[in-house]
Amino acid sequence: MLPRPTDAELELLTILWSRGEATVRDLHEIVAARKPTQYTTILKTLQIMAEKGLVVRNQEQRAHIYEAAIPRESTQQQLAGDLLERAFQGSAALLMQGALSARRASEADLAEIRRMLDSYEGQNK
Amino acid sequence: MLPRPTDAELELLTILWSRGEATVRDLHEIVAARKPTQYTTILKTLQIMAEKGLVVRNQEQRAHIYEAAIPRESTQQQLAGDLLERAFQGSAALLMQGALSARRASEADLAEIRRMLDSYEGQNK
DNA sequence: AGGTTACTACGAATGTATTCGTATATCAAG
DNA sequence: CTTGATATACGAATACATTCGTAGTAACCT
Repeated sequence: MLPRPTDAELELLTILWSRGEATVRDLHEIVAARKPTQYTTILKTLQIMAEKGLVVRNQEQRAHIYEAAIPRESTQQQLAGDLLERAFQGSAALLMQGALSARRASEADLAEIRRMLDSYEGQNK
Repeated sequence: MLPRPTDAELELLTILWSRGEATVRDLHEIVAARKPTQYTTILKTLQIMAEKGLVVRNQEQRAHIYEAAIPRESTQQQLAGDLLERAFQGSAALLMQGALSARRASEADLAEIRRMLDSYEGQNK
């Protein structure tokens, strides 16, 4: 299994998941808009991520093109599952409680969660 | 705000939350039962945690007594909130989906989550 | 008292994440 | 062909987490 992505890695993966492919420059522009960051920092991080297998890169062009190597959902599963075990004794209910107390959820969010529970339950009956 | 506890720190905090106070020896016995770990590793980690304010220690006895400095719930809130933002675009529904796909939830768990949603919704109506 | 055991303190090694500077290569424009 | 802009590669500094060994000290036992 791949290692848990670090904070910096997750930030880049998030951009790649929403954008699809991107060059170092693309990513740097987005990240630098949020916080001061050197171009080569992004480059180096991507190179490390490529070594780890977190991204794949296409070197055909001079400006290499990067893409997430793993789908967003499986990383989310990994991170949620990991936190579930490490901090919530495996209880999804406690995790939910932590999330809801950290950030107010809208009515729409809550309805969405209920729908998800319904379909999850339906699946395994 | 306190820094996010690291993996090793969270492991010790979890024991402290469930046990209340504990000495280094107590903690070492519990941790060493799971994985080979030197006594001084636990000691050092606790000293660092005390510096950070994650635990408080009572030095009256020769064997210092440690206690979590922060309640379990607020740490859970911090961790869940942090992950929510970094990996789930703030969507509690997506986080729930990640958790449920990572680890099968029992009927009881699901019912518990529903109860929690009910009471959460009730509160803010 | 002397020896063994059980503490804490602390330096240091190791590993990894993160950041950035410099070197080098490629391309395009004049 | 030279210059400037734009790439990647890579070493290295910094920071932090984690682990452990060694030293010193207090308590206990005979």
